[in-house]
Amino acid sequence: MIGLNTQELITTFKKKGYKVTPQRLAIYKYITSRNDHPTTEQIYEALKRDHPTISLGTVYKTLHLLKQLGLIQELGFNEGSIRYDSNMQLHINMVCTKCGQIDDYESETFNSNWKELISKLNFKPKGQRIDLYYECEKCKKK
Amino acid sequence: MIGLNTQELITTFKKKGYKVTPQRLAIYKYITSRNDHPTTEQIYEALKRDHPTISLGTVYKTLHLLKQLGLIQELGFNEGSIRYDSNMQLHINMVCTKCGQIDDYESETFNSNWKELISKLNFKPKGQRIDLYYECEKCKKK
DNA sequence: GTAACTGCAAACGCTTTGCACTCCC
DNA sequence: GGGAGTGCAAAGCGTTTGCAGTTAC
Repeated sequence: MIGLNTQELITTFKKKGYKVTPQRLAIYKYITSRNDHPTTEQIYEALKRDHPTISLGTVYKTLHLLKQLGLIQELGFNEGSIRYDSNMQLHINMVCTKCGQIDDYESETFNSNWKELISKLNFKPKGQRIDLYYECEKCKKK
Repeated sequence: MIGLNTQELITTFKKKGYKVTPQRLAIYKYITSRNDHPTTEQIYEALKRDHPTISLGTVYKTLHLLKQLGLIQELGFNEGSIRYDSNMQLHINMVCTKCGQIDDYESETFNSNWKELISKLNFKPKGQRIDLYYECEKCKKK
C-alpha cells in the first residue's frame, strides 16, 4: 500500500476545505489497495458492492478532485484508456503488451541510477513517467 | 526527420499487400515531419489544405494501419488525448506541464546509460516509454 | 441552516462503423 | 474488372455537465 492512510486523507480534505464523504474515502482506498492502476469503470464496479448507490459521475468527479490534490496520477495509455495510480513516487509501470495488465515495479538500484542519469541532463524535470513493455507471466503461459 | 522516406514507405505498403494512396503517404509524411507528436485532429486539419476532400475517418483508419505496421507509436496522455509518434527508437518525450506541448529529446549519453540500467533488471522489456515533465521555454516566459 | 456533494440523466466529443462510390493495381 | 480504400453520416462509448435532492459540518 502506497499513499495516505485514512486519517491523513481526511486531514488533507479538511485542510483544503473539501468535505469528507464515504464515497471519496472508498475511492481513494480502493486505488491505493491495488498496484495495477484500475480504470474508472473498474473502480466503479468494485465499489458498487459496498456502496450500491454510488454513481459513475461521482467516481469521475472524485478522481478529478484527487488528481487536483496531487494524491493520484492519471495515466493515459494506448487504446485511449485512462488509469489511475496512487503511487506518486518514482517507479516503473510494467505494461503487458498482450493483456494490457499494468503493475508497479520498484527497485532501489533502478531509482538511484535513474536519479543520477537525470542529473546529467541539461534541464531539471519536475517528474517522470516510465513504462516498460513486456509479456506478463500469465500471457507467457498461454 | 525520423522514419521511412516515401520510397521505403511505398515498399512497406506493397510488401504487406496494402494499397498506396495519396492520403496514406501524406499522413505518414506529416507525422514524420514533426517531432511534437500531433493529435488526430491536428493531422486532419493540417492535411485539409493539400487534400481538401480528406475525411477524419480516413485519418483514423490510416493511423490504425500505420500503428499495426509498426511505423508509428500511439501515445495516450492525460486529459485523454492520443498523440502519434513516428520515432520508434529509444527517446524521451518532454512534456510541458503547462501547455501540453511535447517534444522529443535525444541524447546518446542517456541512451547508453539507459540500456545499461535496463540490462540490470531481472527481465527483458520489449520496449519503453519515457516521459519527462517540465515547463517549456514559452511557458516560462509567460 | 446552508453550501457542498451525490446520483441521475441528458448532453457532449472523440472514435468507430457501415455503406455507396471511387481509385489503385 | 475487382477488391481495397475513401468519404460521409450515423452509431457508439466514455466522459462531462446540469440539476434536484441529500448530506457533511
